[in-house]
Amino acid sequence: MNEKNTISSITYDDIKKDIIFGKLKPSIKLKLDNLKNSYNASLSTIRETLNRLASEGFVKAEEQRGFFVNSFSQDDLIEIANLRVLLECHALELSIKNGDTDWEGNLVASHHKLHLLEKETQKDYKKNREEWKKYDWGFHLALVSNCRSKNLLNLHSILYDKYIRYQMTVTEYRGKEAEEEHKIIFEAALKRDTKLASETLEKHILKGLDHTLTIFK
Amino acid sequence: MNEKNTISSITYDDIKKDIIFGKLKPSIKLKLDNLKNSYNASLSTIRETLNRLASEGFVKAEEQRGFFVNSFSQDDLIEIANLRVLLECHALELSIKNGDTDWEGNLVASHHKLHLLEKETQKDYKKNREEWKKYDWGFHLALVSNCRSKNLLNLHSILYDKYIRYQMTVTEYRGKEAEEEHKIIFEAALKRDTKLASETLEKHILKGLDHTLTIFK
DNA sequence: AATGTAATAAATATATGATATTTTATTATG
DNA sequence: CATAATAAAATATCATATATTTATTACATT
Repeated sequence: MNEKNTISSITYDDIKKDIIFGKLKPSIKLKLDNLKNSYNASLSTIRETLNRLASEGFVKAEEQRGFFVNSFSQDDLIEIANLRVLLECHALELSIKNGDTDWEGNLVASHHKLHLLEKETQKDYKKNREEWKKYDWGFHLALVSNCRSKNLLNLHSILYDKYIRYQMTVTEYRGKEAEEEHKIIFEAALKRDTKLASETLEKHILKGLDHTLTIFK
Repeated sequence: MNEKNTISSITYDDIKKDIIFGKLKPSIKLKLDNLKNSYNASLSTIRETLNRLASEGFVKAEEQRGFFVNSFSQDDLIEIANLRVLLECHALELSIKNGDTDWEGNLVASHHKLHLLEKETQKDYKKNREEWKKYDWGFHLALVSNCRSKNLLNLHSILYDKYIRYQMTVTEYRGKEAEEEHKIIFEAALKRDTKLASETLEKHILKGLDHTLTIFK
Protein backbone atom coordinates (compact mmCIF):
# COMPACT_ATOMS: atom_id res chain seq x y z
CA MET A 1 0.00 0.00 0.00
CA ASN A 2 0.89 3.63 -0.41
CA GLU A 3 3.10 2.89 -3.38
CA LYS A 4 4.77 5.61 -5.32
CA ASN A 5 3.02 5.52 -8.62
CA THR A 6 3.55 8.80 -10.34
CA ILE A 7 6.45 9.68 -12.58
CA SER A 8 6.69 12.82 -10.53
CA SER A 9 7.39 11.03 -7.26
CA ILE A 10 9.80 8.59 -8.87
CA THR A 11 11.71 11.45 -10.45
CA TYR A 12 11.75 13.27 -7.15
CA ASP A 13 13.23 10.26 -5.35
CA ASP A 14 15.80 9.69 -8.09
CA ILE A 15 17.05 13.25 -8.32
CA LYS A 16 17.13 13.67 -4.56
CA LYS A 17 19.11 10.49 -4.19
CA ASP A 18 21.55 11.54 -6.89
CA ILE A 19 22.08 14.86 -5.13
CA ILE A 20 22.62 13.26 -1.73
CA PHE A 21 25.05 10.66 -3.05
CA GLY A 22 26.92 13.17 -5.14
CA LYS A 23 26.06 11.87 -8.57
CA LEU A 24 24.73 15.35 -9.20
CA LYS A 25 27.58 17.44 -7.86
CA PRO A 26 27.30 20.59 -5.75
CA SER A 27 26.88 23.85 -7.66
CA ILE A 28 26.31 22.31 -11.07
CA LYS A 29 23.57 23.68 -13.21
CA LEU A 30 20.56 21.44 -13.62
CA LYS A 31 19.61 22.00 -17.22
CA LEU A 32 16.01 21.06 -17.75
CA ASP A 33 16.52 19.49 -21.12
CA ASN A 34 19.31 17.25 -19.86
CA LEU A 35 17.32 16.14 -16.84
CA LYS A 36 14.34 15.49 -19.06
CA ASN A 37 16.38 12.98 -21.01
CA SER A 38 18.28 11.35 -18.18
CA TYR A 39 15.25 10.90 -15.93
CA ASN A 40 12.70 10.22 -18.67
CA ALA A 41 10.13 12.78 -17.70
CA SER A 42 8.61 15.82 -19.27
CA LEU A 43 9.75 19.35 -18.57
CA SER A 44 6.76 20.12 -16.36
CA THR A 45 7.40 17.06 -14.25
CA ILE A 46 11.07 17.93 -13.89
CA ARG A 47 10.16 21.46 -12.89
CA GLU A 48 7.72 20.22 -10.25
CA THR A 49 10.43 18.07 -8.80
CA LEU A 50 13.03 20.82 -8.79
CA ASN A 51 10.61 23.20 -7.14
CA ARG A 52 10.06 20.72 -4.35
CA LEU A 53 13.77 20.13 -3.91
CA ALA A 54 14.35 23.86 -3.90
CA SER A 55 11.86 24.29 -1.07
CA GLU A 56 13.70 21.69 0.94
CA GLY A 57 17.03 23.30 0.20
CA PHE A 58 18.74 20.67 -1.96
CA VAL A 59 18.42 22.80 -5.05
CA LYS A 60 18.76 26.51 -5.59
CA ALA A 61 16.25 28.12 -7.92
CA GLU A 62 17.24 31.36 -9.60
CA GLU A 63 14.37 33.15 -11.22
CA GLN A 64 14.55 32.82 -15.00
CA ARG A 65 18.10 31.57 -14.77
CA GLY A 66 17.36 28.02 -13.83
CA PHE A 67 18.17 25.48 -11.17
CA PHE A 68 21.43 24.50 -9.52
CA VAL A 69 22.44 21.81 -7.08
CA ASN A 70 22.95 23.56 -3.77
CA SER A 71 26.59 24.42 -3.28
CA PHE A 72 28.81 23.20 -0.49
CA SER A 73 30.37 25.51 2.04
CA GLN A 74 32.02 25.06 5.38
CA ASP A 75 29.60 27.48 7.03
CA ASP A 76 26.60 25.68 5.60
CA LEU A 77 27.81 22.33 6.89
CA ILE A 78 28.42 23.75 10.35
CA GLU A 79 24.98 25.35 10.39
CA ILE A 80 23.36 22.08 9.39
CA ALA A 81 25.24 20.05 11.98
CA ASN A 82 24.32 22.47 14.74
CA LEU A 83 20.68 22.50 13.73
CA ARG A 84 20.67 18.74 13.60
CA VAL A 85 22.00 18.68 17.15
CA LEU A 86 19.32 21.10 18.28
CA LEU A 87 16.43 19.23 16.71
CA GLU A 88 17.57 15.64 17.07
CA CYS A 89 18.61 15.93 20.72
CA HIS A 90 15.34 17.66 21.53
CA ALA A 91 13.38 14.99 19.71
CA LEU A 92 15.36 12.25 21.41
CA GLU A 93 14.61 13.64 24.84
CA LEU A 94 10.89 13.78 24.07
CA SER A 95 11.04 10.34 22.56
CA ILE A 96 12.62 8.79 25.62
CA LYS A 97 10.12 10.50 27.91
CA ASN A 98 7.23 9.09 25.89
CA GLY A 99 9.02 5.76 25.48
CA ASP A 100 6.71 2.76 25.18
CA THR A 101 7.10 -0.92 24.33
CA ASP A 102 6.63 -0.55 20.60
CA TRP A 103 9.25 2.16 20.45
CA GLU A 104 11.67 0.07 22.44
CA GLY A 105 11.15 -2.95 20.22
CA ASN A 106 11.66 -0.97 17.08
CA LEU A 107 14.77 0.61 18.52
CA VAL A 108 16.30 -2.74 19.40
CA ALA A 109 15.59 -4.05 15.92
CA SER A 110 17.02 -1.06 14.10
CA HIS A 111 20.16 -0.97 16.22
CA HIS A 112 20.70 -4.63 15.62
CA LYS A 113 20.37 -4.24 11.86
CA LEU A 114 22.69 -1.26 11.87
CA HIS A 115 25.24 -3.16 13.91
CA LEU A 116 25.22 -6.05 11.46
CA LEU A 117 25.74 -3.71 8.56
CA GLU A 118 28.53 -1.77 10.20
CA LYS A 119 30.73 -4.84 9.91
CA GLU A 120 30.06 -5.06 6.19
CA THR A 121 30.61 -1.37 5.74
CA GLN A 122 34.07 -1.46 7.21
CA LYS A 123 35.14 -3.82 4.44
CA ASP A 124 34.12 -1.62 1.57
CA TYR A 125 32.65 1.74 2.51
CA LYS A 126 32.33 3.12 -0.96
CA LYS A 127 30.43 0.10 -2.15
CA ASN A 128 28.08 0.02 0.83
CA ARG A 129 27.41 3.71 1.35
CA GLU A 130 23.76 3.56 0.28
CA GLU A 131 23.06 0.57 2.46
CA TRP A 132 24.91 2.16 5.34
CA LYS A 133 22.89 5.36 5.04
CA LYS A 134 19.67 3.37 5.05
CA TYR A 135 20.46 1.63 8.31
CA ASP A 136 22.06 4.60 9.99
CA TRP A 137 18.91 6.54 9.17
CA GLY A 138 16.76 3.68 10.43
CA PHE A 139 18.48 3.82 13.79
CA HIS A 140 18.43 7.59 14.17
CA LEU A 141 14.79 7.69 13.13
CA ALA A 142 13.92 4.96 15.62
CA LEU A 143 15.53 7.04 18.35
CA VAL A 144 13.38 10.10 17.72
CA SER A 145 10.26 8.44 16.31
CA ASN A 146 8.39 8.61 19.60
CA CYS A 147 8.67 12.38 20.05
CA ARG A 148 5.03 12.83 19.01
CA SER A 149 5.64 15.77 16.74
CA LYS A 150 5.17 15.24 13.03
CA ASN A 151 6.43 18.71 12.36
CA LEU A 152 9.64 18.00 14.22
CA LEU A 153 10.13 14.66 12.47
CA ASN A 154 9.69 16.29 9.07
CA LEU A 155 12.27 18.95 9.75
CA HIS A 156 14.64 16.41 11.23
CA SER A 157 14.52 14.10 8.24
CA ILE A 158 15.44 16.89 5.85
CA LEU A 159 18.26 18.04 8.07
CA TYR A 160 19.57 14.50 8.35
CA ASP A 161 19.71 14.21 4.57
CA LYS A 162 21.50 17.51 4.22
CA TYR A 163 24.05 16.47 6.79
CA ILE A 164 24.58 13.10 5.13
CA ARG A 165 25.05 14.67 1.70
CA TYR A 166 28.24 16.24 2.97
CA GLN A 167 29.32 13.07 4.72
CA MET A 168 28.85 11.00 1.58
CA THR A 169 31.68 12.88 -0.11
CA VAL A 170 34.21 11.77 2.48
CA THR A 171 36.03 8.69 1.36
CA GLU A 172 37.01 7.20 4.69
CA TYR A 173 34.50 5.58 7.00
CA ARG A 174 34.59 6.90 10.55
CA GLY A 175 33.92 3.41 11.75
CA LYS A 176 34.76 2.04 15.16
CA GLU A 177 34.26 5.30 17.03
CA ALA A 178 30.85 6.00 15.54
CA GLU A 179 29.74 2.44 16.24
CA GLU A 180 30.70 2.82 19.86
CA GLU A 181 28.70 6.05 20.10
CA HIS A 182 25.68 4.35 18.56
CA LYS A 183 25.93 1.66 21.20
CA ILE A 184 26.12 4.13 24.09
CA ILE A 185 23.14 6.12 22.79
CA PHE A 186 21.18 2.93 22.26
CA GLU A 187 21.78 1.57 25.73
CA ALA A 188 21.17 4.92 27.40
CA ALA A 189 17.86 5.26 25.56
CA LEU A 190 16.73 1.83 26.73
CA LYS A 191 17.67 2.72 30.31
CA ARG A 192 15.76 5.99 29.90
CA ASP A 193 18.96 7.89 30.70
CA THR A 194 17.90 10.98 28.81
CA LYS A 195 20.92 13.03 29.69
CA LEU A 196 23.55 10.52 28.66
CA ALA A 197 21.70 9.64 25.48
CA SER A 198 21.30 13.25 24.45
CA GLU A 199 24.86 14.25 25.29
CA THR A 200 26.32 11.31 23.43
CA LEU A 201 24.12 12.03 20.44
CA GLU A 202 25.43 15.59 20.39
CA LYS A 203 29.02 14.34 20.51
CA HIS A 204 28.23 11.82 17.80
CA ILE A 205 26.93 14.48 15.42
CA LEU A 206 29.71 16.95 16.18
CA LYS A 207 32.45 14.35 15.77
CA GLY A 208 30.90 13.40 12.46
CA LEU A 209 31.04 17.08 11.58
CA ASP A 210 34.75 17.24 12.39
CA HIS A 211 35.36 14.17 10.31
CA THR A 212 33.49 15.64 7.38
CA LEU A 213 35.09 19.06 7.68
CA THR A 214 38.30 17.54 6.33
CA ILE A 215 36.85 17.89 2.84
CA PHE A 216 37.38 21.62 3.18
CA LYS A 217 41.07 21.27 3.96
CA MET B 1 16.43 44.75 -8.26
CA ASN B 2 15.62 41.16 -7.54
CA GLU B 3 12.00 41.66 -8.47
CA LYS B 4 9.58 38.80 -8.67
CA ASN B 5 8.91 38.52 -12.33
CA THR B 6 7.59 35.11 -13.05
CA ILE B 7 3.95 34.13 -12.98
CA SER B 8 5.08 31.21 -10.92
CA SER B 9 6.48 33.31 -8.08
CA ILE B 10 3.52 35.69 -8.12
CA THR B 11 1.10 32.77 -7.94
CA TYR B 12 3.14 31.26 -5.13
CA ASP B 13 2.97 34.45 -3.09
CA ASP B 14 -0.74 34.87 -3.74
CA ILE B 15 -1.78 31.35 -2.83
CA LYS B 16 0.47 31.25 0.21
CA LYS B 17 -0.98 34.52 1.42
CA ASP B 18 -4.51 33.31 0.87
CA ILE B 19 -3.78 30.18 2.89
CA ILE B 20 -2.17 32.09 5.74
CA PHE B 21 -4.98 34.63 5.95
CA GLY B 22 -7.68 32.00 5.65
CA LYS B 23 -9.12 32.97 2.33
CA LEU B 24 -8.35 29.41 1.33
CA LYS B 25 -9.73 27.53 4.30
CA PRO B 26 -8.12 24.58 6.06
CA SER B 27 -8.85 21.15 4.59
CA ILE B 28 -10.54 22.36 1.43
CA LYS B 29 -9.62 20.73 -1.81
CA LEU B 30 -7.54 22.82 -4.15
CA LYS B 31 -8.95 21.92 -7.54
CA LEU B 32 -6.43 22.71 -10.22
CA ASP B 33 -8.95 23.99 -12.70
CA ASN B 34 -10.48 26.41 -10.20
CA LEU B 35 -7.10 27.73 -9.12
CA LYS B 36 -6.11 28.09 -12.73
CA ASN B 37 -8.99 30.48 -13.26
CA SER B 38 -8.81 32.41 -10.02
CA TYR B 39 -5.05 32.96 -10.13
CA ASN B 40 -4.71 33.31 -13.89
CA ALA B 41 -2.02 30.77 -14.47
CA SER B 42 -1.69 27.55 -16.37
CA LEU B 43 -2.09 24.13 -14.81
CA SER B 44 1.64 23.42 -14.77
CA THR B 45 2.34 26.70 -13.06
CA ILE B 46 -0.31 26.01 -10.46
CA ARG B 47 1.12 22.56 -9.90
CA GLU B 48 4.62 23.95 -9.40
CA THR B 49 3.29 26.32 -6.81
CA LEU B 50 1.33 23.65 -4.97
CA ASN B 51 4.33 21.35 -4.92
CA ARG B 52 6.39 24.06 -3.29
CA LEU B 53 3.71 24.79 -0.73
CA ALA B 54 3.36 21.08 -0.04
CA SER B 55 7.07 20.84 0.71
CA GLU B 56 6.76 23.66 3.19
CA GLY B 57 3.71 22.10 4.77
CA PHE B 58 0.98 24.57 3.88
CA VAL B 59 -0.60 22.17 1.42
CA LYS B 60 -1.08 18.44 1.54
CA ALA B 61 -0.45 16.56 -1.68
CA GLU B 62 -2.14 13.22 -2.13
CA GLU B 63 -0.79 11.22 -4.98
CA GLN B 64 -3.22 11.18 -7.89
CA ARG B 65 -5.96 12.57 -5.70
CA GLY B 66 -4.92 16.16 -5.69
CA PHE B 67 -4.04 18.95 -3.32
CA PHE B 68 -5.66 20.17 -0.11
CA VAL B 69 -5.05 23.10 2.19
CA ASN B 70 -3.37 21.66 5.26
CA SER B 71 -5.94 20.96 7.93
CA PHE B 72 -6.04 22.48 11.38
CA SER B 73 -5.67 20.46 14.53
CA GLN B 74 -4.97 21.24 18.11
CA ASP B 75 -1.97 18.93 18.16
CA ASP B 76 -0.52 20.50 15.05
CA LEU B 77 -0.79 23.98 16.51
CA ILE B 78 0.87 22.89 19.74
CA GLU B 79 3.68 21.20 17.83
CA ILE B 80 4.26 24.30 15.76
CA ALA B 81 4.28 26.63 18.75
CA ASN B 82 6.77 24.43 20.60
CA LEU B 83 9.03 24.20 17.59
CA ARG B 84 8.85 27.92 17.14
CA VAL B 85 9.95 28.35 20.75
CA LEU B 86 12.84 25.96 20.23
CA LEU B 87 14.12 27.59 17.06
CA GLU B 88 13.32 31.22 17.72
CA CYS B 89 14.72 31.30 21.24
CA HIS B 90 17.86 29.56 20.08
CA ALA B 91 18.23 31.99 17.19
CA LEU B 92 17.61 34.93 19.49
CA GLU B 93 20.33 33.83 21.86
CA LEU B 94 22.82 33.50 19.01
CA SER B 95 21.68 36.81 17.59
CA ILE B 96 22.24 38.67 20.84
CA LYS B 97 25.66 37.09 21.28
CA ASN B 98 26.69 38.24 17.82
CA GLY B 99 24.92 41.56 18.27
CA ASP B 100 26.47 44.46 16.38
CA THR B 101 25.54 48.06 15.61
CA ASP B 102 23.65 47.34 12.42
CA TRP B 103 21.56 44.70 14.12
CA GLU B 104 20.79 47.05 16.98
CA GLY B 105 19.76 49.84 14.64
CA ASN B 106 17.50 47.60 12.65
CA LEU B 107 15.97 46.25 15.83
CA VAL B 108 15.18 49.71 17.15
CA ALA B 109 13.59 50.67 13.85
CA SER B 110 11.45 47.58 13.56
CA HIS B 111 10.25 47.77 17.14
CA HIS B 112 9.34 51.38 16.67
CA LYS B 113 7.33 50.66 13.55
CA LEU B 114 5.58 47.75 15.23
CA HIS B 115 4.77 49.90 18.22
CA LEU B 116 3.18 52.55 16.02
CA LEU B 117 1.07 49.99 14.25
CA GLU B 118 -0.08 48.27 17.42
CA LYS B 119 -2.10 51.37 18.25
CA GLU B 120 -3.84 51.26 14.89
CA THR B 121 -4.43 47.55 15.19
CA GLN B 122 -6.28 47.87 18.45
CA LYS B 123 -8.91 49.99 16.71
CA ASP B 124 -9.76 47.52 14.00
CA TYR B 125 -7.91 44.23 14.15
CA LYS B 126 -9.72 42.51 11.34
CA LYS B 127 -9.02 45.36 8.98
CA ASN B 128 -5.36 45.66 9.91
CA ARG B 129 -4.41 42.01 10.23
CA GLU B 130 -2.17 41.96 7.17
CA GLU B 131 -0.39 45.10 8.18
CA TRP B 132 -0.04 43.82 11.72
CA LYS B 133 1.48 40.56 10.53
CA LYS B 134 3.98 42.45 8.41
CA TYR B 135 5.28 44.50 11.31
CA ASP B 136 5.12 41.73 13.88
CA TRP B 137 7.18 39.63 11.50
CA GLY B 138 9.56 42.53 10.92
CA PHE B 139 10.24 42.73 14.63
CA HIS B 140 10.63 39.01 15.24
CA LEU B 141 12.90 38.73 12.21
CA ALA B 142 15.01 41.63 13.39
CA LEU B 143 15.46 39.86 16.72
CA VAL B 144 16.88 36.70 15.18
CA SER B 145 18.44 38.11 12.03
CA ASN B 146 21.92 38.18 13.49
CA CYS B 147 22.11 34.49 14.37
CA ARG B 148 24.37 33.82 11.37
CA SER B 149 22.59 30.71 10.23
CA LYS B 150 20.70 30.90 6.96
CA ASN B 151 19.39 27.41 7.53
CA LEU B 152 17.96 28.40 10.87
CA LEU B 153 16.42 31.57 9.49
CA ASN B 154 14.72 29.64 6.69
CA LEU B 155 13.17 27.13 9.03
CA HIS B 156 12.12 29.86 11.39
CA SER B 157 10.32 31.90 8.76
CA ILE B 158 8.23 28.92 7.70
CA LEU B 159 7.37 28.06 11.26
CA TYR B 160 6.39 31.65 11.95
CA ASP B 161 3.98 31.61 9.02
CA LYS B 162 2.45 28.34 10.13
CA TYR B 163 1.95 29.69 13.63
CA ILE B 164 0.43 32.90 12.33
CA ARG B 165 -1.99 31.06 10.05
CA TYR B 166 -3.70 29.71 13.14
CA GLN B 167 -3.59 33.04 14.89
CA MET B 168 -5.18 34.82 11.94
CA THR B 169 -8.39 32.88 12.49
CA VAL B 170 -8.86 34.29 15.97
CA THR B 171 -11.09 37.32 15.91
CA GLU B 172 -9.88 39.14 19.00
CA TYR B 173 -6.53 40.86 19.16
CA ARG B 174 -4.41 39.85 22.13
CA GLY B 175 -3.26 43.44 22.37
CA LYS B 176 -1.89 45.10 25.46
CA GLU B 177 -0.25 42.01 26.91
CA ALA B 178 1.57 41.09 23.72
CA GLU B 179 2.75 44.66 23.28
CA GLU B 180 4.21 44.64 26.76
CA GLU B 181 6.04 41.38 26.00
CA HIS B 182 7.45 42.85 22.82
CA LYS B 183 8.77 45.76 24.80
CA ILE B 184 10.46 43.58 27.41
CA ILE B 185 12.10 41.40 24.77
CA PHE B 186 13.22 44.47 22.87
CA GLU B 187 14.82 46.15 25.86
CA ALA B 188 16.42 42.95 27.11
CA ALA B 189 17.95 42.35 23.67
CA LEU B 190 19.43 45.83 23.61
CA LYS B 191 20.89 45.30 27.06
CA ARG B 192 22.26 41.95 25.87
CA ASP B 193 20.28 40.23 28.61
CA THR B 194 20.05 36.93 26.76
CA LYS B 195 18.25 35.05 29.48
CA LEU B 196 15.46 37.56 30.05
CA ALA B 197 14.98 38.08 26.31
CA SER B 198 14.77 34.39 25.59
CA GLU B 199 12.50 33.57 28.51
CA THR B 200 10.12 36.38 27.66
CA LEU B 201 10.06 35.33 24.03
CA GLU B 202 9.10 31.83 25.11
CA LYS B 203 6.29 33.18 27.27
CA HIS B 204 5.20 35.43 24.43
CA ILE B 205 4.86 32.54 22.00
CA LEU B 206 3.19 30.22 24.50
CA LYS B 207 0.69 32.85 25.62
CA GLY B 208 -0.13 33.45 21.98
CA LEU B 209 -0.65 29.72 21.70
CA ASP B 210 -3.10 29.74 24.61
CA HIS B 211 -4.95 32.62 23.07
CA THR B 212 -5.21 30.86 19.74
CA LEU B 213 -6.17 27.52 21.25
CA THR B 214 -9.59 29.01 22.00
CA ILE B 215 -10.55 28.31 18.38
CA PHE B 216 -10.67 24.63 19.32
CA LYS B 217 -13.13 25.17 22.15
C1' DA C 1 45.67 46.37 -32.03
C1' DA C 2 42.95 46.33 -27.85
C1' DT C 3 38.89 47.24 -25.58
C1' DG C 4 34.24 48.28 -25.01
C1' DT C 5 29.49 48.47 -26.82
C1' DA C 6 25.57 47.17 -29.78
C1' DA C 7 23.22 43.82 -32.67
C1' DT C 8 22.30 39.23 -33.66
C1' DA C 9 21.95 34.22 -32.95
C1' DA C 10 21.64 30.30 -30.00
C1' DA C 11 20.42 28.19 -25.81
C1' DT C 12 17.49 27.92 -22.05
C1' DA C 13 13.71 28.80 -18.98
C1' DT C 14 8.86 29.82 -18.61
C1' DA C 15 4.16 29.23 -19.83
C1' DT C 16 0.34 27.18 -22.28
C1' DG C 17 -2.95 24.02 -24.26
C1' DA C 18 -3.79 19.24 -25.64
C1' DT C 19 -3.79 14.29 -24.47
C1' DA C 20 -3.66 10.24 -21.51
C1' DT C 21 -4.52 8.20 -17.15
C1' DT C 22 -6.73 7.77 -12.87
C1' DT C 23 -10.23 8.70 -9.61
C1' DT C 24 -14.86 9.76 -8.41
C1' DA C 25 -19.75 9.87 -9.33
C1' DT C 26 -23.65 7.86 -11.61
C1' DT C 27 -26.37 4.39 -13.44
C1' DA C 28 -27.53 -0.31 -14.32
C1' DT C 29 -27.79 -5.10 -12.86
C1' DG C 30 -28.23 -9.22 -9.91
C1' DC D 1 -28.95 -3.49 -0.86
C1' DA D 2 -24.62 -4.68 -2.77
C1' DT D 3 -21.82 -5.05 -6.79
C1' DA D 4 -20.46 -4.20 -11.55
C1' DA D 5 -20.43 -1.32 -15.60
C1' DT D 6 -20.42 3.12 -17.43
C1' DA D 7 -19.94 8.19 -17.64
C1' DA D 8 -18.00 12.34 -15.87
C1' DA D 9 -14.54 14.90 -13.57
C1' DA D 10 -10.07 15.63 -12.12
C1' DT D 11 -5.23 14.73 -12.10
C1' DA D 12 -0.83 13.63 -14.38
C1' DT D 13 1.90 13.96 -18.36
C1' DC D 14 3.52 15.59 -22.56
C1' DA D 15 4.63 18.42 -26.72
C1' DT D 16 4.70 22.95 -28.35
C1' DA D 17 4.95 28.02 -28.27
C1' DT D 18 6.70 32.25 -26.09
C1' DA D 19 9.92 35.03 -23.43
C1' DT D 20 14.31 35.60 -21.33
C1' DT D 21 19.04 34.94 -20.75
C1' DT D 22 23.52 33.86 -22.44
C1' DA D 23 26.89 33.50 -26.09
C1' DT D 24 28.58 35.11 -30.41
C1' DT D 25 29.61 38.29 -33.81
C1' DA D 26 30.08 42.81 -35.77
C1' DC D 27 31.10 47.43 -35.20
C1' DA D 28 32.97 51.57 -33.24
C1' DT D 29 36.26 54.10 -30.20
C1' DT D 30 40.60 55.02 -28.05
